Amino acid sequence: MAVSDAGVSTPTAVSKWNLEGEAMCPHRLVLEHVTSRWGVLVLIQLLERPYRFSELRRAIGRVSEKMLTQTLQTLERDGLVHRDAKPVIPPRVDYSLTDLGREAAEQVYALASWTEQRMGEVLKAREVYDAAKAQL
Amino acid sequence: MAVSDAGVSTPTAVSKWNLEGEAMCPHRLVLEHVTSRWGVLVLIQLLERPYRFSELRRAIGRVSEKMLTQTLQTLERDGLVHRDAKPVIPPRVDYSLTDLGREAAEQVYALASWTEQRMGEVLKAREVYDAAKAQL
DNA sequence: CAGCATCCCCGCAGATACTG
DNA sequence: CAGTATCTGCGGGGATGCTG
Repeated sequence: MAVSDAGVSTPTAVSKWNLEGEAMCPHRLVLEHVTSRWGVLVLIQLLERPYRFSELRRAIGRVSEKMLTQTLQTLERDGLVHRDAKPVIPPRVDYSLTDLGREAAEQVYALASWTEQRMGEVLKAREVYDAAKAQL
Repeated sequence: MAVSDAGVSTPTAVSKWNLEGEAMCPHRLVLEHVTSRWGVLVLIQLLERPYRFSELRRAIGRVSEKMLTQTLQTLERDGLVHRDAKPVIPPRVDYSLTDLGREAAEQVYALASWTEQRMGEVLKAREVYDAAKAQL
């Protein structure tokens, strides 16, 4: 199986991930938003259905509202998450994935599923690694 | 397109990403190793071919040797990267992907390619977002 | 060449308090 | 309820110097 199976022609198709000097290239930043600690969880959760703010907070678990807000704003700005604030009292804000966001979320979800499926092999590898280190 | 296309049955198939309280669940950690700043770059680079240490360092660009060493050790311990140290002088160490690592790398590469392909839409979304904010 | 050890900084994340 | 604003710490990560 070659790289081409991953979606694009060759490895070099991901051009200049490694910008010398200067600032990091923009793609890297988007990737980091998407794969960030809370970004991953938000995207996966929203894949199921739209969520309200504090509903999302409870669903994800241990996330401060500051970080959730920050994550949602970043993803919204990147056009991955849609924010729907209804002008009612008390306030009600629904978050959902955009089409773009759904594409990202599905990829992230695939990766997350992979880690879960292969966890056994990872744990085995760690035992081997740690055992080898220990007997030195 | 539904979630099932992503590889597993339902979104809830990714069980307990959000462990309440206690420590983070192990899958999360593996995912963070793989999607970490330098982990992403290392995996993508090794997808092309095996690399020597400082060759990899040059290829990736702006990475300190500390972080490269740390990243490689983490990925090696997780069984994603194979380290081949030849007992010669001067030392020569080759790094390559294991079968497990190649699976991960292809997923990461797909995600990286996606961000690059969709960068235009992300930039457009940002303009809209920033413009809307500015005129408040 | 391929690391390891140490020092040090500043930036992200958590905690807290307040608002529309 | 859904945020904003402000303070603070602590640890990730860079820089430097040293070894086999």
